[in-house]
Amino acid sequence: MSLRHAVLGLIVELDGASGYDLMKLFEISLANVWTATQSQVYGELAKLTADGLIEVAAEGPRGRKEYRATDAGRDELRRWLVEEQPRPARRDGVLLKVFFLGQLEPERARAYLRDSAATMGERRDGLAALQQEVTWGDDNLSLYGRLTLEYGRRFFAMRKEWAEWAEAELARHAAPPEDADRA
Amino acid sequence: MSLRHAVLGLIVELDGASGYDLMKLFEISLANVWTATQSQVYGELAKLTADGLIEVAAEGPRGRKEYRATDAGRDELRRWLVEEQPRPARRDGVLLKVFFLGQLEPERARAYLRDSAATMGERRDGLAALQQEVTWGDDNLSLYGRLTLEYGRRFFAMRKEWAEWAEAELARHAAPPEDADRA
DNA sequence: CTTAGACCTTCCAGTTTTGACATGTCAATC
DNA sequence: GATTGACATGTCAAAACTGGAAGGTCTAAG
Repeated sequence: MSLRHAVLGLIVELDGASGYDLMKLFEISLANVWTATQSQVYGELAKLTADGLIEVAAEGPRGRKEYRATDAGRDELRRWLVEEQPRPARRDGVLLKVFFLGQLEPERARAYLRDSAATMGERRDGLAALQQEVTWGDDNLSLYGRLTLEYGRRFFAMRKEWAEWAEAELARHAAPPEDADRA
Repeated sequence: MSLRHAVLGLIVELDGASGYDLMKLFEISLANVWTATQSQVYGELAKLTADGLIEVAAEGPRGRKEYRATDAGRDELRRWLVEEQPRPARRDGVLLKVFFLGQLEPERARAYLRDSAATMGERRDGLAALQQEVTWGDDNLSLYGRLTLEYGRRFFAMRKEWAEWAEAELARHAAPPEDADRA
């Protein structure tokens, strides 16, 4: 149950936020780490409230509800951080395709990897640019947000390099018999 | 719907396999790419059969059913490879924790990253050892399986290095005022 | 002969995720 | 005064995923 802790964690760090606020955070700062839809966020807020981990601290203009973490909520976040060990999710649609690329003509397969390398390069550059632009504060969210952003940059860089390597590997196999016994 | 294409893809490549065979493949060769439980695999086989993408080609000893792809199935796999563009799944429990590590004492946070780095190092070494051990054939599954295995190795290596870097960053912030103006 | 272990499938109950649809308020602009 | 757009919440059905339980068959070793 990670969505629950993502929501809870944001509320604890922000010390008060509405579902709408959280949605924006999911879209922006948590985008590379955990995604969530509206229905998930609002649903989870209701559950967290029912379980006494958060509470409605104030109500604002448009039916806005500002949630704040209870002591039980802060304890639970801490417990999750310390005790629970996440199993790394091993699911990757891009890689799944690579696995079956042998079903295409070699030239198409290599084109796919070249495309992939280009896309990853762009993403890496995008994050690198972001790193330059953003002025970081001294708060926790800034510090740890910076760490995850750097992770994203490294991830895309790794991926780009791998795609280039893989493309070269395919090239080697596609036309190998050229210099096998050329003295 | 990627599970569907993972199952379909394996059946196409193997040119005939039972649910049991597929399960083993998911556990071994597809482990770093896509995971699936028994109920998912058998369920998907039923659906694929109903949709005419695969068919029971033979029945074996223990109620074993050997599935084979139909022409429609092969077309669908190809269509998926060429047309559909996967959206990279952005969900990572380990990173999610890092995002909230500011809730712990700095020393605990650093310990978490050190642990993480160690775990990633072990995994990387595990895959590296596997690369040495395995004797690769000349078939497609071998070639492309080799590519994804190398991806896994690079992924864990990147992750280890990042965790070490992040730990150092935290250390810098934990005790920064030591040599600011030490001539 | 018997028994352990690999082989093999089916079903299910509960949870999570997805992707809408529905509803309404407030602030600023035209 | 009307319209647009950001703000804000809520509900739902369908799909996907989890984690088993249950039941049965063949083979080889002891």
